Amino acid sequence: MNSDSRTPRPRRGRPRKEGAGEQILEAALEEYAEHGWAGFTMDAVARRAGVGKSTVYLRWRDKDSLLTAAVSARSGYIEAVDTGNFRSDLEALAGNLFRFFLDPIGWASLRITVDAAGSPAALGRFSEAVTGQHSQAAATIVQRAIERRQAPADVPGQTLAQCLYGAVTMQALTLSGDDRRLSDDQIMERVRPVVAFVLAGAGA
Amino acid sequence: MNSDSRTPRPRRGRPRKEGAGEQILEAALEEYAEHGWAGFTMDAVARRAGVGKSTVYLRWRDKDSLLTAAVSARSGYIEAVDTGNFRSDLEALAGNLFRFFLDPIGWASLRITVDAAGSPAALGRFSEAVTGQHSQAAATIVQRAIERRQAPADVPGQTLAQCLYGAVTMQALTLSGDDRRLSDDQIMERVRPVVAFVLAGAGA
Amino acid sequence: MNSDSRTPRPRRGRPRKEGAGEQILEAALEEYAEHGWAGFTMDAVARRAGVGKSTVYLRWRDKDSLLTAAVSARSGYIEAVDTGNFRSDLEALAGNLFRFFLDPIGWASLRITVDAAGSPAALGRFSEAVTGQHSQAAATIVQRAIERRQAPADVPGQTLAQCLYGAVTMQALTLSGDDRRLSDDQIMERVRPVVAFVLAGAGA
Amino acid sequence: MNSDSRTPRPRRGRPRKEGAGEQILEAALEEYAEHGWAGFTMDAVARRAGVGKSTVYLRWRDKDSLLTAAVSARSGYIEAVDTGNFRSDLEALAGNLFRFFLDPIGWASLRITVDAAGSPAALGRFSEAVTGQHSQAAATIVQRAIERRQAPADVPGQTLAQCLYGAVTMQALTLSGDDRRLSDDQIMERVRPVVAFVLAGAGA
DNA sequence: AATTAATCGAGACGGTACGTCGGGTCTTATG
DNA sequence: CATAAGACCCGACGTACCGTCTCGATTAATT
Repeated sequence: MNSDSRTPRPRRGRPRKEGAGEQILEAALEEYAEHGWAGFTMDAVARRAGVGKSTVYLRWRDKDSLLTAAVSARSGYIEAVDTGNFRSDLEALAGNLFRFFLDPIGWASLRITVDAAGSPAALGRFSEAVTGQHSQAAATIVQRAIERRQAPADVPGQTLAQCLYGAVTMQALTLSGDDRRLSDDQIMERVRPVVAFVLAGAGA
Repeated sequence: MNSDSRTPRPRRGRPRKEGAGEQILEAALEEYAEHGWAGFTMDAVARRAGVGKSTVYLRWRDKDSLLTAAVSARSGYIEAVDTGNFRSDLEALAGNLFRFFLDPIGWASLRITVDAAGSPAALGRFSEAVTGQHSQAAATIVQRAIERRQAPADVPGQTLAQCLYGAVTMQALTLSGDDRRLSDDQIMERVRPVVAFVLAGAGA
Repeated sequence: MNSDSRTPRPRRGRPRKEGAGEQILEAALEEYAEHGWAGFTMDAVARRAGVGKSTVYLRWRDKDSLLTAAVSARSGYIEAVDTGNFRSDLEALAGNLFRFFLDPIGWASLRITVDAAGSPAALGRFSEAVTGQHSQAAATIVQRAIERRQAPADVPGQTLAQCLYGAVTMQALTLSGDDRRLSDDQIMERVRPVVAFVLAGAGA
Repeated sequence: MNSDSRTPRPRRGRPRKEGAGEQILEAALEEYAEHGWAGFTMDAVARRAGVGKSTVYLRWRDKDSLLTAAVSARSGYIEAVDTGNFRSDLEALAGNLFRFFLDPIGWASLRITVDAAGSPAALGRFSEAVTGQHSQAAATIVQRAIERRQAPADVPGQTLAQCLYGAVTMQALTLSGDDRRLSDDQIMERVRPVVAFVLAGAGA
């Protein structure tokens, strides 16, 4: 999908408009955030991006592809913080994920991931791309904890990550509408017991 | 949601066709399973159910309502088994949930739940209805474990449920296409470490 | 093409909106007159007729069909006048035809007829329908003249009609833009020598 | 209309590709003949001519101009034959015209002329260019007939031409599809009565 | 028995978005 | 410079679906 992959572009013909792809993705996200899935139209995206429809369709096969690309471009900011302490690291990670899910675009990322998993390989490896990226962050944190002797060497990192991510997801799932506006404190309040539970499970 | 709930119906006029509602729900699920969300159309549902469109719209407000109703009618078979052992109970529960998610209709249930949480109260309390039902099952199991002294009295039941459900969901999320065909053994193989981790977290 | 042909309509389903066809044809002619061929769009026709696009496409296969139908519905008012005199009859007929051709819609009729003749039977028998109708008028006039002894019995009516119609067409062909605004007097001025020539040819 | 007309071109830069204009015109006619007006696209013309779109647009303002130019380049072979006899001259002229109209490209010439007359001066003086050229041929023939005393001096040459051309056009108009394949004999059979009628009208 | 009213299948309705395609312009790299 | 390639913006095309509506035909409960 739009795999530019550093072509130095010695191509013939008029070159593709620089930055058009980004503008379109940006416009797509804004449209999605404003009108949701049902009110998300290609015409509106093109208009908002100041671009012809053909320019959009030249880059993405259809509506699904565009939305998927737009969302996955924003799914990346879950990183492995390093506070020097296992518990703090996990709390920060879980807090970031929670915040991400409360943002319409972050939540859309989950929605699309779920769609992708159910579809017949249509949306390809989107799920893996996103979840893989996330589990990487968790693995890094666990690794550091082992090195610091804050966790036993045989801690089941993957299961730990699944529980942590899953519990946060479940919590986000029960919030709808205005309930999704939470302060950072409220978020941490909800995150802490989960981290505590998971640490106990890890034997730390 | 079609809450007629045993109206004895002494109404005038032609009575509603017996069983039409069920046929429509059935058709809706089949259509959804075959064509997915994007290819799910009311016309096709009506045609497959051998029913006029008006008959459908007389029972459900719109497409979302129908799909939601269809899915939620199938979401109910996660029950609290009772094997006499905490671990076995949890494994059975998690296994059932996993199986449910690998079925297209069960997975659709999750998808709709995610949609509902993101929409502005549109799909109403669907999320809560479904997740509430599930958490009830978990709570029952935990309660029994406490009574049997297989778990400490202060075990954080809700967090435990979130981790267990979340971890299963995350696992289902990483499977797409043909990977979703798992035998019961394969399912249990994936479920066991999660239950073990969760039991450790619960101090049991 | 829209051949209603007095079906008393025992059909199933919602009946077609009465008069929608006429409204659409009307709108099509107005659009065509205002914007010409290039600016003639189906969307605009539907909007002007106060009708959904589907309603238009349910009645006519595509743009060409609609325009053809619209124009042919207006091609019919060339009738055989009866002044009691051969020359006057022909002058009236030719004058009417000339006026018809100076009107944008009348001219469109010719344009479409020409298209139809060149196309691979696509527009069907449109040419014949229109020209047949016209030649009928001429034949009637000639017949009456023979009965009145104003023309010899063996006058070649068809050739006469071809010459008369053809000459008028040729004259209309050389007029473009504002030159096409002619008064009735100017029209008759141009028509008279043709009729005189044709009468001479007929030996009258 | 591409009026370069013998520029010796001592210009700077890369010279225009020799013969590109002709190739484009050729391609345009072929495309028109194959797909008709509706299926006539600039992209296809450029592709068939093995030329970039800019090369086409460098020479012709737009689609109409190109098609007009292409057709008018082929409209020129109606000439005033000289058989020494008025009737034969007219029959030859009318026969040539008939043949011209039965050819797809010749017919296109008429179609464009009709379009041009109806449009707001868009296609300019195309009509006049073509019809003028033709009426010149007729005038020449009439002039010679007068000199040979085969026609009276006051014969209305223009009206005669209009009738002759018009009648041929009308006949061509009633033929569509396969009916347009006529042998030379069939053509002359249809032409002769018209010439006879016109000669009578001319008092010859 | 006649009336009333809710429901049924069918399918046309006004809208709106889809994804495609063509026109005419523009921007590059290559003669 | 002209050219070929081809991306650009624009907007119409014809299709499909939504949710509504209007039919004629059923089918009870109520008169």
